[in-house]
Amino acid sequence: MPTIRDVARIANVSITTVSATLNGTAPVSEELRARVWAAVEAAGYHPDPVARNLRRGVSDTVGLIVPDIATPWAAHLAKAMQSALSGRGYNMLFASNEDDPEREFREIELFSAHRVAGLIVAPTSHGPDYAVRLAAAIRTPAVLVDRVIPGSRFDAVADDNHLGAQLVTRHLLTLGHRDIAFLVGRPGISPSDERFDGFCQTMAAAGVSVRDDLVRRSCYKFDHAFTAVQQLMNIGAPPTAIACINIAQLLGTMAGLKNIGLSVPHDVSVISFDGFHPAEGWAPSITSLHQDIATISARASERLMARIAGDDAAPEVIRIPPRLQIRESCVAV
Amino acid sequence: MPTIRDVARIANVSITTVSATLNGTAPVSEELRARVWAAVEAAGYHPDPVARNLRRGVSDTVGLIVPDIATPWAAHLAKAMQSALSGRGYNMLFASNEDDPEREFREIELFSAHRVAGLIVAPTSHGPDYAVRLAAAIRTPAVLVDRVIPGSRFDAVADDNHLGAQLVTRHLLTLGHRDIAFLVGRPGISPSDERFDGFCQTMAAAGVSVRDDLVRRSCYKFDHAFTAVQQLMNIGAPPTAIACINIAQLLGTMAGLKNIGLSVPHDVSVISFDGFHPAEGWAPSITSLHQDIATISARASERLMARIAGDDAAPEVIRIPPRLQIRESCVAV
DNA sequence: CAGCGTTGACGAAACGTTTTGTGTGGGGTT
DNA sequence: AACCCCACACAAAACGTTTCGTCAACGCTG
Repeated sequence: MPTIRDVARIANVSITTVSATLNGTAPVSEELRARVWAAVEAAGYHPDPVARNLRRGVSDTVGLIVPDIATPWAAHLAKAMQSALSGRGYNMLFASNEDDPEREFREIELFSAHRVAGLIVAPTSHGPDYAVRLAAAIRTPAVLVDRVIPGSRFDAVADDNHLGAQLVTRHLLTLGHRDIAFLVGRPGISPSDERFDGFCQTMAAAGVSVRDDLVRRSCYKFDHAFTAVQQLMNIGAPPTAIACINIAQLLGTMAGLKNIGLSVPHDVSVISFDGFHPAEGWAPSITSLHQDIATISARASERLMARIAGDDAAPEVIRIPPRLQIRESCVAV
Repeated sequence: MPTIRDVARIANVSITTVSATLNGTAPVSEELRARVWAAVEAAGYHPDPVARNLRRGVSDTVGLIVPDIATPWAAHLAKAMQSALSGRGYNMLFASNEDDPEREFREIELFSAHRVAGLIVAPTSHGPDYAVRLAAAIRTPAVLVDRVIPGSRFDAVADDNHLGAQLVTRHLLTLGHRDIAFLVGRPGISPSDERFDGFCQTMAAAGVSVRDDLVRRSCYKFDHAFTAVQQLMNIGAPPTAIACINIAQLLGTMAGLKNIGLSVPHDVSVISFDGFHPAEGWAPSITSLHQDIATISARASERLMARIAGDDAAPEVIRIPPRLQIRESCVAV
């Protein structure tokens, strides 16, 4: 591998001049610039990123931390983020925190040691002092995605969950549903809270009361939903529709209903806030919100680049509107 | 951030001694070793990976290149690989080559410039001179996954597609199917070829002839399968079962059948070689092979670590047996 | 006791960049 | 004419490690 020294020797200039030419950090005369570029071509020189990173004190990589890279949501985010970042000359390291704050902090630490230029984090947000600990742990520019932490010093890009909840709830109301089961996630996780709040507000605005016996809280895994729906459908006045806020819930819900021989949408309607679910070829395809991951990635990487470039404006929460995709799983009562 | 210099000052030893203590590269007396460790604790010192990488000429990261990180297969692979590697102190960079060899070569180049310790590649394998180009492009230890390149100088870890094809074919034969449609992928892609070969052999061994009019080649995307199955079901003697070798095909197949009002498995059975598909809660759940991604990752990372450590044994092709998971989508004729 | 390998420690060089500080000449302003 | 400033180029320092070469002290062998 040729080094900058080789280029300097070929062009018969100093190392400094080569560096200045390549980075445009100092004026270089037209003649020398041409000589340098010719020498770069001749030598087939590419700057060594490792050496550059050491000297600059910051690397050309960005860290992405999500709860679980194997979920469709995270995989799509990773892909979109990757292409947004590689266009700007950045690489991407990633890690799954498995919804464990301690792991998350370790990963932030690890990435920081590697001098990442910035971080994209879908924060676990568990526990009371989480926000402060996170703010302390992150010493690089960072942007939060999906989950919003109130009062955080970081930019955040997330779904417009309030709008999403309106779309979902109105759709169900229009179809005549009044007895709607809602599977709420872990308390304190912003998408879950926001979606449930939006649901309640939209119901209230329509003059329909939310049946508290149809709300299941802290129900965010497959198994939770699997058992919850079977209980729900066995009470005196079962729901006519079930709303799921994430994909695990949705899968659990469908499996649970199937397990007691109920069919969707014939026996009960199902709607999902999470757009990633089995495709249209199956029965039934699921009416759900489509989350605009491409836009989320674009805005998040854009904010991160700005922060890396030194932008010190007040932190911003950017909301990306979801779209309701009406499929087969919801019918009129 | 404390540097090794600070530690040396605190312990009142030389930098060399600190480095030797930490890396165990040279004998250090018991007394100094203790002083050094105490100083490391006191300073809260962590070696700077960037500086280390520069000096060592190799970084502590491994690159993963897959066709598309957003597919469930790749996402699961990434996750499993990630945890296998982080346990050994390696980070992971990844990239999607979008099935474009030129992109793949660029990504290999990019990772090499970053001095990755090794590469895990699911090669695109397009074109006649691909194998030679790949061998020339990769200058670090590398392990291929999923796809095998004959005569390659790299280790490869892949499904035992021959066994998989046997399991699938025998299952269909046992159920009485004789007119089996087979959606073959791009020619030259080893999993596709191997699965189809295995199918033909198993059919031949059972004395059943493969109906050539039910074989669709170069059919590897959603749209291909979507139109192909609709044609297949409209010929004089339509198939009683359809075998799909990847997830895109499966989704296209299901959507195509639904589009012409056919139901699975009532009108036709469907079986998949790709274990990642919509979950059990939908109708119908799909009888498919389960690919043991955890084992693939474990073996691949193990081979890569060995190669990085200097193992220069002859390249090895490791086959991981899949399991047939019988669900609802295949019934007796 | 001379010779010699082994152990333990260290100063300095090296990795390949970027940046700092220094110097030189030329053009414009007092 | 003295002054200053700017454009341009360079040598050397720096980034934080690992490793090379040197050396002193020690114990062993013949």
